Amino acid sequence: MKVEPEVIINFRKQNGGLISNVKKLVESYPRVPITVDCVIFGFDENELKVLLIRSDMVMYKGKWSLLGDFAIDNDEDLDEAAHRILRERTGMHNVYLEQVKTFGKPGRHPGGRVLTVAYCSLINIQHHELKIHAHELHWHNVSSLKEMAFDHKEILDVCYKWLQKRIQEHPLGFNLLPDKFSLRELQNLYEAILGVSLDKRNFRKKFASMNLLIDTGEMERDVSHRPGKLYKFNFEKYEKNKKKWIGIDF
Amino acid sequence: MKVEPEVIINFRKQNGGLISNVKKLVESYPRVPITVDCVIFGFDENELKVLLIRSDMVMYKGKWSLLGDFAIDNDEDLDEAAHRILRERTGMHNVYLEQVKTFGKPGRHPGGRVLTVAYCSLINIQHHELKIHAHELHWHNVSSLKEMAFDHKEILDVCYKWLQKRIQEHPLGFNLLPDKFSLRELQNLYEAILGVSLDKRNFRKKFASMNLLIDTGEMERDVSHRPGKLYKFNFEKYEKNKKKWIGIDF
DNA sequence: GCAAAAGTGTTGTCCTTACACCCATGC
DNA sequence: GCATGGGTGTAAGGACAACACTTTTGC
Repeated sequence: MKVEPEVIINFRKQNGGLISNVKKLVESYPRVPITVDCVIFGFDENELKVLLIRSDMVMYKGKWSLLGDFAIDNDEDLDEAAHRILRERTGMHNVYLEQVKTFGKPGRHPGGRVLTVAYCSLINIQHHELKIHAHELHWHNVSSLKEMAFDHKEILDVCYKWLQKRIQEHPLGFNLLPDKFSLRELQNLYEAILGVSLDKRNFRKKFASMNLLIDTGEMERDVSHRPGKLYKFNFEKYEKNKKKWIGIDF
Repeated sequence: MKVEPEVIINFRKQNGGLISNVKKLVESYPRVPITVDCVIFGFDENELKVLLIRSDMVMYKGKWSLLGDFAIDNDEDLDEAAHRILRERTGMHNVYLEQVKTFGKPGRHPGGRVLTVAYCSLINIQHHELKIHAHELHWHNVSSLKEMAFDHKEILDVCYKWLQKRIQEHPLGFNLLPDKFSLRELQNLYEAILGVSLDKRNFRKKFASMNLLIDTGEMERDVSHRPGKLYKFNFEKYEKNKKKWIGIDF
């Protein structure tokens, strides 16, 4: 059985067992450094990509690393910290972002105990030319990644599984595509993320029945075959019916 | 654009831009107190329950609070911390436990910034007579909870939604039931958690087709009506086929 | 014998799957 | 004209939803 620290027992004495000086109590707590790591997925050339840098730690020299930073500001929400990292690294605002999991194994950081909250972000590569090339920032193929710095491979694996599941429950894939896209591109995206091949007619039927695609009236250009129609995603309609959303099964 | 703290810039100078003294680097990080809160669900009298105590903070006097504690030990994994809290509060080992979400809004704790990792646990009330009654530890009806201490109501709501979703993807409900249970009890559980009423025949058909129930050959006793068969859950078979598991739809 | 819950099948509807050919464009 | 991917419909099978009566036990 755990024994309460003396400092807490003392607090209790003040108020019939109740704690009144809550600031002092919190000050007595042990503290841990917190980082937020962003797993930023993109889609290009029919491949799922993730945004990485070279680790700037000597012990992980040459290894790839997720984009992370310390949740420094005392008044910064975790979600805000994740958004800040995205802004600093990609210049993008208003991107899709979701908390996935917190990693806290004692030995996961060689410098001592560090807690890391992993966030997943889905962004459209075309919207953002990488302007900052420090630390070899680049889009890396997800499937060909082996070793990474820290436990970042584990974090990436968890986030990738999360994405596979999430994309079947909600049509998040649109966040990875350009504003206007063909049905072939959409299908390539699903096939790449889920690692399966899908029937073209059934795929089209499914998305047609969802009524979430708006025909732009435009066609693909500069393709060496019959051009396909370009669609937009009906974000408005999706947001309205979000609650009722059940899933996308393939 | 964020400017790197001077201390980190200095680290870089040592090694051609790379950081070598990683311990010193981590020591330079700002730190935050971490707690783990357990949302411990149980099922009794056809109601979903959650294990709560009275808050021991003066400012939340009379309010209910989740079971939580600080992740104190430097060498303690988050999962271990959650298990420890469960042991200390309920005496149970080997219970179902899963990390759900981390809460980090700056104003969520009146004593200053505290990060809380929420865990969900599903336990069988019958297996555990509450022996510790300090702080009015008791099973509280989930549906009738209004106000709670801190942001614990929000945490509970998130965990409840998580449970509703999770129980439709995996047959976790068995963790809430006694070893031997009737089909009626199982259906009551699903109806209580999902807040719907289900067709008896279709429900039985579904579970029959899953082949996860073992007929114990025993019957209910002391019921004032025709007794039902008692079943056990086939944990072994479930674990074996876990990967293939898709879901339970109602 | 009556109250209370156990137990049991069938049918229609809908969704999912499997599958093959013609069309429009660039070269 | 040929290579490339765009675009389309149908039929069979499986899952889900709706629905009512008989059985067993305690009292």
